[in-house]
Amino acid sequence: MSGDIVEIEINPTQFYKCLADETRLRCLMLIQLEGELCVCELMEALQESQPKISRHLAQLRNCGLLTDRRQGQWVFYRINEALPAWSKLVLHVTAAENLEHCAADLARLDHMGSRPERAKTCCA
Amino acid sequence: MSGDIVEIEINPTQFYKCLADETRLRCLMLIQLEGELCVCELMEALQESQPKISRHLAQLRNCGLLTDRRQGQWVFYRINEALPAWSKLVLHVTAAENLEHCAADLARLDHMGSRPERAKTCCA
DNA sequence: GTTAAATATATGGTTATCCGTATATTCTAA
DNA sequence: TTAGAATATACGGATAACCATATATTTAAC
Repeated sequence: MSGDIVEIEINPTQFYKCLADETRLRCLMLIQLEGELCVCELMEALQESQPKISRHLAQLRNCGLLTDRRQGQWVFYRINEALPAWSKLVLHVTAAENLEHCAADLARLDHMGSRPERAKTCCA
Repeated sequence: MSGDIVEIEINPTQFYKCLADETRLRCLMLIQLEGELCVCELMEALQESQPKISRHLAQLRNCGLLTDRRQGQWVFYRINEALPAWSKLVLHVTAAENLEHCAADLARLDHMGSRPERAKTCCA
């Protein structure tokens, strides 16, 4: 696999400001649970408008919580592996221990037709 | 010791809104590290005004993150033991892994003269 | 009871945050 | 090269959050 990842710096207050919004927290929890999601999947799961989802994802990327990867017309977001360990733990625990908080979002995601295909990440 | 504590409910977004302010987060981290602190100690540690500290502590208490205990003229605040396990873990990890973020506050606390005495909590 | 210390709350002003709408960008397919 | 799909950004307007100041409450000491 790849070598060790260098942790980025993140201010705790800025980190928690990112989690302190219902839309952003739902996006983060879904991405944490699913590994990777694109804008249209999050729109469907959260039933929110495209600019709203996109604006919040941009903030999470700019603050270092997410990384994005363009694949064709789609842009996939995932948790930034370079986050400090404590913040990755916070995201993991929050999602794992609050499944009921995103159950409806997950259900809509599962029932969503025509979800974009992801490129295989092997041999990367 | 006492019996099992019944966990309270807490909305993740509301919880993180409580952490998403520099003053509140510094208070929480100090209380997490020290076990219990009163308003005047937090004023000295953070170098902030009395109404500002008091207002933020009231919010943290109203949201269930802190409990208070009056002892004479002082009111001591501590982390609410009835918080769900995931949120207690978040508070613990955040404080333990960001010591440098509150080093100056801790130093002022250590050098503070005439800190109020705490009643023994044994045999409670 | 009066005073002083510690803490809490009320009020109004300022700033930050969030949103909907409109528009721009990027990519694919023809 | 044009059209359409997916995503990003710009721009006001509305709301929420934060603050300083003033005042109220509670307790202890006299």
